[in-house]
Amino acid sequence: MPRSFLVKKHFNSAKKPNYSELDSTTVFISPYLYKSFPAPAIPQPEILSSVAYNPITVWTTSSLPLSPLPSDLGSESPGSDEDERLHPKLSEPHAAEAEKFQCALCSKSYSTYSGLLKHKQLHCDAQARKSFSCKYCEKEYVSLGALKMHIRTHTLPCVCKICGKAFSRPWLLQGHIRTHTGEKPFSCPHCSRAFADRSNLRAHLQTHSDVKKYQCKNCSKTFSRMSLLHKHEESGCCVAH
DNA sequence: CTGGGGACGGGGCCC
DNA sequence: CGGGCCCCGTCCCCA
Repeated sequence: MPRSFLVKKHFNSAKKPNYSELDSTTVFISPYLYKSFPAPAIPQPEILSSVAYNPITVWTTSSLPLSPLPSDLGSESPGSDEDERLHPKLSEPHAAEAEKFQCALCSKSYSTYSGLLKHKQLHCDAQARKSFSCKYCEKEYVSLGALKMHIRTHTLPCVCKICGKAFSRPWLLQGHIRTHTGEKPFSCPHCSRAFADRSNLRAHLQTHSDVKKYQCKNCSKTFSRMSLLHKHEESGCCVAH
């Protein structure tokens, strides 16, 4: 059962990967993994079914086409499709005769300017920006590569030969296989603990820090994880909700 | 209840 | 363009 990983609370456009941060840690991925669990198999047809795979998502079909992509960040247009649907512009000039307003892209004609505007925003303009749509869901992408990567989240081509669990990408399968082998290639430089997952090591490293990464805006208390900060805030803190 | 570990996901970047 | 890797983040579970 997929978790609500598609629920995106916010997007930090300023985030920059810091690949050097964990360089000092012991990182060793055993070739055993590759020898023992070679090429991923193709999942069963039922796994490919868009009905069987029905991820929980809060993306609405109306918001998807114009959801900001990295290249769009910061230049969000004032009126989204959703906005247009909910609050259609009413102050545009009206055409006396029918079919007066024609789309320059597809030549479709509309009797009103707002009709043409809605058509452009819902179809032609959107298509001009994003031509690659997922056949399993409503998502659209500006590049074929991005779409192909997304489709893997539906087809889940990487299957664990031990338990049959399927993953979208090989490295996810690799991490999963560690749960079977017990391999923990990510060691904490401060204690004897080791982890199978780099993210978990990162979270663990926070526990060694006096000042942790996530700070409450109200009481300045710091937490090792965002989820702990959220719990703290939800449980009251000094915030009056 | 809180803190931490385990497992896992997507998007982005680099090669 | 695709694969591999990384970061950020979430959810679940347990001590």
